[in-house]
Amino acid sequence: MASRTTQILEAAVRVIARHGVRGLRVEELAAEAGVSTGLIYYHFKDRAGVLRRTLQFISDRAGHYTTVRDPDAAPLTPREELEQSLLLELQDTGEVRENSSAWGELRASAVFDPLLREELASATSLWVREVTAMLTRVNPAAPASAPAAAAERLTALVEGLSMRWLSGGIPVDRARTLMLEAVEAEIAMLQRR
Amino acid sequence: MASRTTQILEAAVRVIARHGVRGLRVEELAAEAGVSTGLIYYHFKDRAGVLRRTLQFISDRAGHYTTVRDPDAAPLTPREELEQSLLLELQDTGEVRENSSAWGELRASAVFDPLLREELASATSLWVREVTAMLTRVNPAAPASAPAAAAERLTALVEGLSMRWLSGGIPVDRARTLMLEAVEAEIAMLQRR
DNA sequence: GTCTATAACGGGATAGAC
DNA sequence: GTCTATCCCGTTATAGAC
Repeated sequence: MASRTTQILEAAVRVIARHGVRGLRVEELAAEAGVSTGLIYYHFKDRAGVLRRTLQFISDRAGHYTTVRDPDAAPLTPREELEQSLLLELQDTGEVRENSSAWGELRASAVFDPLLREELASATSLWVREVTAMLTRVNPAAPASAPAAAAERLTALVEGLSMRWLSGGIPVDRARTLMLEAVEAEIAMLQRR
Repeated sequence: MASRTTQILEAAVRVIARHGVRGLRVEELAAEAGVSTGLIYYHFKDRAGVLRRTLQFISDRAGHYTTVRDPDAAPLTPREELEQSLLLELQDTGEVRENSSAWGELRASAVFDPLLREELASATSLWVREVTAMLTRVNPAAPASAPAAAAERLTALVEGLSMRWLSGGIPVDRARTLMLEAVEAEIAMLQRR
């Protein structure tokens, strides 16, 4: 059972996903969480405290980067696993959209808030390491530094495409197509070495 | 001699680069530009107008910090031209950093602000078309749709890497290296078709 | 710990003089 | 075109009851 603060933080993620960091109103957050504004201040001191804790919460939760899979399903090839993992962030479902929007806000906020950077950097580097491992499984023969660089590019591309999608620049299907082709290009490059 | 509105727009880019779109206060903008708040409203109608025009200003200007080149040097190959153009946004100089920060902020804001989307979409599509043209020059034989997709990926990657750089995730040199390798991968892919 | 009621404030926007 | 002064609203934040 979620604690009171967790309940509020989860509500905060939803509100941020809807209106952004700048659009978070304490009163709306209270309504979303089903509590009073007074309670928000009781638990978080002030609005900045809510933001700080929420953005940490987002990067800690990093639900982003883990796939829960049915253990009985047919095993994925390394390449399928990689593709699936990257496409996870490019789906037009409520939950993914929420997560991606919030993550984008976190990244954007970190540009102006040194406190968030550390948190963000470690979450990102975890993600990059995971993708690096998948790429290594796709092509174990590639020189050591190549999969790491490819992973940095592919994850950065996910973020770039995600922003374009969320800001209405491209439909989500286009983003997915572009992503898959990028995987192809990167794997081809690993092969050629 | 810069016009009054240009002077204000330049100040707006600086303020946004420092504090983000979220942190832009009309009063601070006025101070930065050395004018009164009243004048801001006279020229831009409201705060949203400032943002809209600033976005246009940034995208117009981005084309312009084009490379100071030695006139005696050999002319650039199409590929070099492409590389230069993409690397333009990944330079740790005051002006570029300012532009990139502001651009990232506007992109992030557009997720929650439909008014900015239109503007952003047309600026982006212009950029994508330019990169597409360069890619076509690199490999005129490639099928028509391939350079366009590659251009979308490369520009999205610039944005993704730029965010990582600005949020302290990677140093600018790393971003540049990753970018160049991506160009290589994309060109190789065009070749293979 | 949690709520209701309200005080205090920030900042967007306007009016009117020059 | 530009400035000063000010209004006004939405929001943050606090006080005090339960």
